[in-house]
Amino acid sequence: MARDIKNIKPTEAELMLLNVLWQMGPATVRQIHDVVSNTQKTGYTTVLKILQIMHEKNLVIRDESNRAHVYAAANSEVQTQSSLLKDLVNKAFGGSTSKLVMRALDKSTSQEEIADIRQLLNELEA
Amino acid sequence: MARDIKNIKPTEAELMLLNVLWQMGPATVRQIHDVVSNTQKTGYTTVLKILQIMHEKNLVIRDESNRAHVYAAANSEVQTQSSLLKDLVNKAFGGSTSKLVMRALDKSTSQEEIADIRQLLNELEA
DNA sequence: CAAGAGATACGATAAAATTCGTATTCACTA
DNA sequence: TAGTGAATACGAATTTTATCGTATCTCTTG
Repeated sequence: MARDIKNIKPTEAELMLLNVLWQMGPATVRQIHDVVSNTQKTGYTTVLKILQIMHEKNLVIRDESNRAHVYAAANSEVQTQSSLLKDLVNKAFGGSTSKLVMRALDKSTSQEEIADIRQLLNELEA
Repeated sequence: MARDIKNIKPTEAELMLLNVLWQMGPATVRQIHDVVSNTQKTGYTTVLKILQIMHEKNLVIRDESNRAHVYAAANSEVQTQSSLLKDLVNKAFGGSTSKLVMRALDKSTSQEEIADIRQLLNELEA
């Protein structure tokens, strides 16, 4: 099996770039780097290299028809979030999603958030 | 700052060993390896080495008073779960815990789990 | 069409994670 | 007390991540 086509867990650096892509939509290395360099001191070729590796892993797709390749996330933010959560549930919560949820909620949860979650629970029951 | 005393994120292999320690309580390398080797093909010295590294990182403490050192998790399972969740919330959910919770809940959530979570929400509000 | 700006490709480096073999140490027993 | 079994320590090899310098390629424009 080794490295299957999909469902590869992105690393931290990769996830950072995916966040940019989800926010901006398809973008060139230059555009991505411009955004990233606001908060990170990462070099241009570093961003390029990581995107190339992500392309090999099928974490991103790219359009090579123009001089500057245009990258886009291969999977949606929602898909990736679900996949990361599933992974964490299995590795740290014995496979129990409700344990994870209950651990995530604490005193800092606002009334508004509680209301939102209640709403979702109602919908799930229906 | 570099490597502070606490709050170091365990790697996958480390988390696996921590799970064993939380389940068994303090244990020797031999005991830990016996459990791990039920599901993994990991060698004895591999487990030993990882525990030694975890000791350097303060992820475990150890009692060296006997020939076979006795290892124990430095942080509780709950603390570690919270820390891992916080990390994931920041890296993949823009810091929003409620987004994470709502993503975690889906159609597969049982009535019982929903009830448990409702109960917790009620307590949080009080 | 030649030159320069700007893009990708390639390869090297370093740190972290994982794995394990071998050396060494220690305690018990025959 | 010498030897054996079991434990730790040490260090090497491999893979993955992350980072970047340099080489190369390719438009565009003067």
